[in-house]
Amino acid sequence: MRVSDKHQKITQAAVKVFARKGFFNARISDIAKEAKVADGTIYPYFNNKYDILISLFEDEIGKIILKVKLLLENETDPMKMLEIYAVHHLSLLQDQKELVEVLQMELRQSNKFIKEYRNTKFIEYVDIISDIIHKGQKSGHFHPDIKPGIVKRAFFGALDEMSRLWALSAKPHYTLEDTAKHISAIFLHGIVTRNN
Amino acid sequence: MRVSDKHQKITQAAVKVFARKGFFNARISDIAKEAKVADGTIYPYFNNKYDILISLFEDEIGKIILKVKLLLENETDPMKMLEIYAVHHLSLLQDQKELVEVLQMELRQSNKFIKEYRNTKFIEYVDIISDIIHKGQKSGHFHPDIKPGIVKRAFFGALDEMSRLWALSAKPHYTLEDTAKHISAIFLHGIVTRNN
DNA sequence: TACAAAAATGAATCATTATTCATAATAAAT
DNA sequence: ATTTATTATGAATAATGATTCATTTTTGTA
Repeated sequence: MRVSDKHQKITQAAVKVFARKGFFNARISDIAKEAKVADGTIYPYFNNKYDILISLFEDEIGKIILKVKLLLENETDPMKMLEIYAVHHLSLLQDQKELVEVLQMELRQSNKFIKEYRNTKFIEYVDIISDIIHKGQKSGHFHPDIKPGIVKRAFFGALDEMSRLWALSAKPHYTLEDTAKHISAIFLHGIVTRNN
Repeated sequence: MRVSDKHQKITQAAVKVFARKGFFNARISDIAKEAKVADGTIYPYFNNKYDILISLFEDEIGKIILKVKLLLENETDPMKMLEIYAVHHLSLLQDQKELVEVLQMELRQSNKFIKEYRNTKFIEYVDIISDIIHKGQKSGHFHPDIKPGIVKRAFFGALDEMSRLWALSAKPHYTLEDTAKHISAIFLHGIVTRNN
C-alpha cells in the first residue's frame, strides 16, 4: 500500500468519526479502528489529533474550491454565477454529508484552539463570492453601493445555515436546487414587492 | 448569599471560561475559580458540565428573545421590523461578546452530544423572522412567493456569519448599525440594478 | 447562645486516552 | 537467500480532570 493511500484512509476515517461524535469525543482509537490500522500508525502521518482535523480541513476545502471554480469557469453572467455557487455549496451536503458536518464544526472551533490559525483556505472560498459581486458591479448588473465584503459573508452565512439545518433534520422540506435558487433570488432581487 | 445568586455567578463564570477556551478545553476547576467557589459547589446547581452549557444557552436565548420582542412591539412596518431584528442581533456582539461566542459554538455542537435535544428556544428566536415575513406578505409589502421558512434561516445565517467574523477579527471594518442595515437592505431590495 | 439544617468545601477517586516506543512484520536491495 | 530499511503494531505510560462525599462552615431558629 502506497504511503498516500494510508494518509487518505486515515483522513476519510477521521471524517466519519468526527462527524459521528464530534472532534473532542472522537477517540484516536476510533479513527484507527475505522481506518483499520493500529493506533500508533496514525502518528507517522499526523503530528497529533488536532493535526488530523486541520489538514483534513485544508485538503477538503481545497478540493471544494477547485470544483466550484471549474463550474464557474464558463459562465459570465454574475447573476448565474451566484446561483451556481449556491447550488454547489448546498450540493456538498448531499454528496458529502459527513464532511460538511465536520467542516462546519471545525469552522466554529479552530480559532478557539489556535488563535494564530488564519484559515486562508476558507477565506479563499468565500472570496469567490466577493469576486462575483465585483464583477457584477463592473458590468453594471449589481448596484454599485453594495459592499462585496459584507455580501460575501451574508451570502455564505445564508447558505451555510441552510446546510446546517439540513445536516440535522432528516428530511429537507425543499429540494436542494430550489432552495439554492430561492436564496440566490432573494439576494439578487430582494423580498419586497415592486411598489414599495 | 441567595441560592439564585450562586447559580447566576456560576453561569456567568462559565460564559467567560467557555468563551475563552471552548467547552471541551474548559475545566470545571476553571469555572469554579472564575466564580470564586469550590469545584464541588457547582454540582448542587448543575448536574454536570454539559448541563451548565445547556441551561446557560436556554436562559440567555430566553432573555434575547424577550428583548427583541420588546423592541419590535411598537413597530408595524415589516421592513423596519426586519431591520430592528438585524440591528439587535449584531448589537449582541457589542454588548455581550463572550456570550455570543459561546452561543455560536453551542449551536454547532449540541446536536453532536444529544441527538434528542430539540433546541426549542433557538427555534423560537428564528421564528420571529418568519413571523415578520408572514406579516409582510399579508400586508402586501413582501412578495407572496417568498418562502418564510427559507428566508428565516437565510437571514439569521447572514447575520450570524457576520457576527462570527467580528468575534474573531479585532476590528470590524464597518459599524454595527451600517452593517445591519446593509444586510437588511439586501434582503429587502436585492443587489441587482433595476434594469436587470 | 445552642442546636439543627443547609450549603459549601476540596482532596481523593477512578476512569479515560493521547502518545510513545520496543518489537514485529513487511518490503527493498544486494 | 540474506541483509537492511521501512513501515506497522498495540501494550504500556503518564497525565488529566469530572465527579463524589466526608468534613467544615454558614445560616436560620428557638
